[in-house]
Amino acid sequence: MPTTKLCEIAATLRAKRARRKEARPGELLAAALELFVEKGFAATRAEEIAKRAGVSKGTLFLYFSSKEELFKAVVRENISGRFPEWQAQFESFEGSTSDLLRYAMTSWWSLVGDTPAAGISKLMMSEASNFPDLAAFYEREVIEPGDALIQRILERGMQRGEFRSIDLKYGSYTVLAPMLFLAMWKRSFGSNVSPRTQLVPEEYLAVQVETILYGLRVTPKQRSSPTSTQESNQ
Amino acid sequence: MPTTKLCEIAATLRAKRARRKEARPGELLAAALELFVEKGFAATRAEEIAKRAGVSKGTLFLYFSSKEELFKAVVRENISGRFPEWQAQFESFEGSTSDLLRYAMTSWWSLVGDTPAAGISKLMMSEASNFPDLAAFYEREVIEPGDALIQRILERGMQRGEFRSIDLKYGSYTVLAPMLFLAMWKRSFGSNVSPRTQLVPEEYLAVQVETILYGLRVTPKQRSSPTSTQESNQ
Amino acid sequence: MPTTKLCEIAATLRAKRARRKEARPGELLAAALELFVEKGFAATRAEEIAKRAGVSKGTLFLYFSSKEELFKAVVRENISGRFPEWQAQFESFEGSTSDLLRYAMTSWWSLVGDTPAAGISKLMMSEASNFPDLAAFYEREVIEPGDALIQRILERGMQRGEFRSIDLKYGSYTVLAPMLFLAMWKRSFGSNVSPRTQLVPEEYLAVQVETILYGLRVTPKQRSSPTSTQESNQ
Amino acid sequence: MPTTKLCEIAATLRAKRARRKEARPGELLAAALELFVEKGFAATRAEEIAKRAGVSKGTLFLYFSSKEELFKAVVRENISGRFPEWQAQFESFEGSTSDLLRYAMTSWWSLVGDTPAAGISKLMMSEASNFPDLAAFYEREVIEPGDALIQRILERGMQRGEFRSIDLKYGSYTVLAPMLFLAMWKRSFGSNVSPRTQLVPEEYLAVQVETILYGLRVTPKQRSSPTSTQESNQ
DNA sequence: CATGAATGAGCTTTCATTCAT
DNA sequence: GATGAATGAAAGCTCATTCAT
Repeated sequence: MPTTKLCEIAATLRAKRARRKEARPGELLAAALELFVEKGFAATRAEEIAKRAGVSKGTLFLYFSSKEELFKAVVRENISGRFPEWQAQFESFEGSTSDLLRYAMTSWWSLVGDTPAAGISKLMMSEASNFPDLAAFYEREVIEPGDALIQRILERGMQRGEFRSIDLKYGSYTVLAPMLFLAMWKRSFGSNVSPRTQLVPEEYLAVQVETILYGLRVTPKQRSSPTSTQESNQ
Repeated sequence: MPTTKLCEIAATLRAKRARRKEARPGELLAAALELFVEKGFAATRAEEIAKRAGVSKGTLFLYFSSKEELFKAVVRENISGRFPEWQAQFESFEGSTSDLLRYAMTSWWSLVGDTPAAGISKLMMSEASNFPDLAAFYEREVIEPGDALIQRILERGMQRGEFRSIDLKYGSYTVLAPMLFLAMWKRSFGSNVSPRTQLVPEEYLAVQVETILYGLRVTPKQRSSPTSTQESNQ
Repeated sequence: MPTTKLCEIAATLRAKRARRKEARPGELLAAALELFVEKGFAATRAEEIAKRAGVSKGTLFLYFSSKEELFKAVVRENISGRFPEWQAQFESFEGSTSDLLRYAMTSWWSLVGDTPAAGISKLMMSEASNFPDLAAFYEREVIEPGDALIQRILERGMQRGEFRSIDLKYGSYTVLAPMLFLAMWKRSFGSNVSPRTQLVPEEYLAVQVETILYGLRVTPKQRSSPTSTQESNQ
Repeated sequence: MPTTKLCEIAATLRAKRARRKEARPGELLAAALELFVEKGFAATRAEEIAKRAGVSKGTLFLYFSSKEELFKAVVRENISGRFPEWQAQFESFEGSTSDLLRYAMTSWWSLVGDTPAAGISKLMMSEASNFPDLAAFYEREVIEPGDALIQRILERGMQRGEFRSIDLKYGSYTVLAPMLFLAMWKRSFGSNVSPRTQLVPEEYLAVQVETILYGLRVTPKQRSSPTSTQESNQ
């Protein structure tokens, strides 16, 4: 029947169109992520993002009302959105907390640090002071949840008697600093620097993890400090 | 006669001007340093630099052919080596290496981290990819000497039996990462972030130092790892 | 089967669509009238007109080749002649010409001034210079008949000895100006102005009517002017 | 003496430059006035104003921080700024109030109505609803002072027993409406309309003035209304 | 016929850079 | 040398118009 046929064709076409429409935001987000990471927020022109996504300038603003909104969407897509998943993964972890932390830090590199997503962190460090709105958004959507995630792990270790008791707020940075530093380093000096100064992420992280775990470890007789002046000849 | 008067004033100004002539580039560099560090390269307007240096926009371009050249000059000018001086200081240190490291890290904030000099590091992290030649310069003049300095301290600890044996190259980042991270953090999110997320540098560093020292400490029976899976319930 | 269902729905829609087909231009014109009057030609977006008419942007351009053409159609459509009807009404008026004029002016607000029809006048005043052909059309269809209508009333008053003798052509504007001014005012400053400057149409018109009638009244010894300089000490 | 000469040359140059700098805002305001009146606020491009003033786009924004500010400056220059002068002139008028009003209305045409300044009023009528900020500014700077000016004249007439007692607020529009109507008319249909419908400003105004004065005149036995139904054939 | 995704010219505004003075 | 008025190339964003579906 012709009617049926027309309906089918129309449906197919509509599907194809719909598929394209649904794909646009993703393509734009991907292009934006690349370019923001590559050149920074301010230095990335909207038209360039559009071109890389294979659409025109106007189309970009059809899907994202402004460059700032596009940036926020990039952050949500690549970072904020993943926290629940990570948290669930960590929540259901069965092994020792040392293993959990080791897993968290080493898997972070391949899952996040080595992807453009981590470039966002570098970008924010550079541009936060020029875009207070974005900074506030990033704090709310990334910094605080990320911090909480690490604090949860440290707490677990302390509750299970695996880690010594430390300040949670600043302790979390013991874990975060080496990771974020690596992410920034690779994106700034990573490729323009002599081999001597190159960091091999896996090796770098392995050393940091072990030192951190050493530093968090519970000791037989816990002292306030390992080697203070007074007890220098322990 | 007004003309005479104008001429006299002009002469006075010319004298003053001449006196200042050689000071100009320095004043411009100082102003540029402050502003680049504060707002980033792209967001700093040339006119603002000129105004802060007390000259006109045109004068800036008289001394530096472009904003980029000014930026390069700022970096070159400000990452000079205080390293020899520091190295001497550390070389002659008499106490335990723990104390030396503790001293190095806590004094670093007030002597370097909190000064515009550390702003350069943030600047370089942000802009390195846009200025590859500067990155190389920075590597040679800052990264490598700084690295060496920390490695010297770690080596001292290991030689004196205070620190456990660790990989020197990556171990140095155990010390550097928290410091550089702090320097960047304060300059990006430091002031635009809710009190919850604020970092108090002294407290932050205290926690990092102790954890690092804990992590470096020699233990009675040194094991490859503090809490590996196999021996999780030590 | 879903396909059948879709087809049925589509068929229903098609029927509805067909029924509406000839209504489309009218709905678009009505929506356009409202919006053009409300916001002016340039500030009215084509999509908004389409949305208010319940169709898509594309459909608008199916019926009108451009926004300009739509505007012209709106004007042409809406300045149709209610003049014959009015003229008949005024022709058969039985009372004094003062009453006729009072009736004409006070009823005008509710019957014309406060309706979209008067919005067209505002529109034309604003856009006439950009649409000369429309201006000519408007002159022929509105200005001249309207003028004639008022002149007829004034003539009646003069013929019946109720009004003093005045120039008909310019005298008609004594009546028209306050009305058209009100129509424009309400549509431009009417709603965006402080209460102090607001005009209450009925009160405004009442004052204008009485002053006009006072000004048209026949006086015992008609003088060329009430208080001219030459005869100031009459 | 060469120094003197140099000084003189420098002074001349500086003067020339200064003269140019001081002339710029005036040239821009004149160009803006013309174009705003000609094409409306929204339809006038900033670059076009600059070009007509003989400068580049950038220069416009050197003197006026935005298009809106430029518009406000145009209004201040051409309307608001003149009220004090007008008021003083009217305040010191010595003759009868009829003569004052006659003078005010007839001189208004040549001094304001026939100049581009009056185009501003037409412009505001068209664009007020789209630019609420400008509308508020215009109300404050033009409508209210203008209204006050007319009310002052009416009050003078009433106080001196020349005019009958009328509502001041709405009465002022008896005077304003014919003037503003003329200003708008000339600028919309004025030049695109058949000679039949053309208004000769002087004749138009003469008729309006006399009718208004007639309507305001104190009568021997003041009645509420000149020709009410009851007394239709007086 | 109808849709709405896509386009790109056009607008205001910014700012590094130039150059007459 | 020094100035700052002037420039014009971008950049973000809008919207009338087109056209594949």
